Amino acid sequence: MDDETARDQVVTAADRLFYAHGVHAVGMDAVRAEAQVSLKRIYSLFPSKDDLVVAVLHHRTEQWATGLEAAVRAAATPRDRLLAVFDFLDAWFREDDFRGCAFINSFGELGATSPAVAEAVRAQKAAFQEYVLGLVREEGLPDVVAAQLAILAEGAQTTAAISGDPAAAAQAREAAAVLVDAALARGEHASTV
Amino acid sequence: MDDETARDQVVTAADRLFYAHGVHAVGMDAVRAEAQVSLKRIYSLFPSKDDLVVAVLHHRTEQWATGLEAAVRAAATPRDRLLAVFDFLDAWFREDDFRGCAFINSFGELGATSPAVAEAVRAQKAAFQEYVLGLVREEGLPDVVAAQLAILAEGAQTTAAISGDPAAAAQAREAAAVLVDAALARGEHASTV
DNA sequence: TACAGTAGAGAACGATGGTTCTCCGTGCAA
DNA sequence: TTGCACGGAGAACCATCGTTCTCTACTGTA
Repeated sequence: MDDETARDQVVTAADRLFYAHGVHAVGMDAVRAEAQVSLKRIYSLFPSKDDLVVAVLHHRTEQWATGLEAAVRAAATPRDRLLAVFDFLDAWFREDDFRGCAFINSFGELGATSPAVAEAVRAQKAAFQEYVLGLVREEGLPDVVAAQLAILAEGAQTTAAISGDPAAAAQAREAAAVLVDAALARGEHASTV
Repeated sequence: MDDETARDQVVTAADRLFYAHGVHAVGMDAVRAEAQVSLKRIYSLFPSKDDLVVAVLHHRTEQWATGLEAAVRAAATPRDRLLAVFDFLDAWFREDDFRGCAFINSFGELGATSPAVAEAVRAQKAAFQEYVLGLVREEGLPDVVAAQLAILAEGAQTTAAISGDPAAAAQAREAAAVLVDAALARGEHASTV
């Protein structure tokens, strides 16, 4: 097995375990067992557990971006593309192993003690906001709407995680629709005056 | 020192330490040092660290409710009372030691391993939603608005915590105002038709 | 003064976990 | 075949931490 596939197996296994049980609750030996890669090899690929956590977060960042972009691309109009973000959340919340946002969870667990983890989480959230901002601008809406939609998305994630009820996605979607339409109405009003 | 004040000192000290550094990062010995209460005493008051964590969360729940209710009471109109929730968040986010919502952080850290902690967090969030629901009904708005406002509040908390920027409160407040006004307009429209 | 009971300081204990090390088997080169 | 570099399995090491225990000091009482 070459380094690349070993690395992949370790990251995938660690992701699964960390997400399901939390980082502290999972020992490196459990990662070794799940990944079927020796501890020696793991430590040759990742200098420390902290580095592995960061690698897992980067991996999740890519996965998330890929899935989100696919969901958005499937929508027809700019307005639907904005709301597709929340449909994407809805589908995610309904998955059996949904346990909230891995980034928010990791931040709560390690943000105070690991600057590298805190930075990885910050980067992911910033990237998401940037992505939403792009969608908002396509719609010709003011930038502030992007921040509002991002806040709705974050709130839906924590609410769904803690309450265990996926309904938060639909509620956030409805709120997003109201915000978007209100901004559209204001824009049209402004342009017609 | 009687049991009650000892208990208070321990909970207050543990709250400060857990919030600042996370639960795992703080040993019971650090709690003992900060609270100036012997380990023996601590363990006679709380059977385990987990029980202490739950006690801290309950303490925070009361503190939060008290502060929020005071902020809401200071507002004049029902609409202002709804928005006062976000002004309360704004003031909180600007505090020097703000490190996000302790409940969300604790859930991320321990929710997967400690049912008692998960339940305490769930209870706090449910109580908050219930409180917002009361304010929304005072305004004569449909219940769904309460869920939307609660999601905005949660999103503002995680966004402010991760980005480190208190602006999320003002952005959420603006979104809340739009949602409330839209609901009011729909209501008036419905009653005038 | 002698004593019983309590509480505190801090050592001790047992478990766990991150990280490193040792030992062994394997495959490859000459 | 011999020697060697490599990788794996898992023990070992060291630190930390939750929890308990021991020993000592002190308080109030007869």
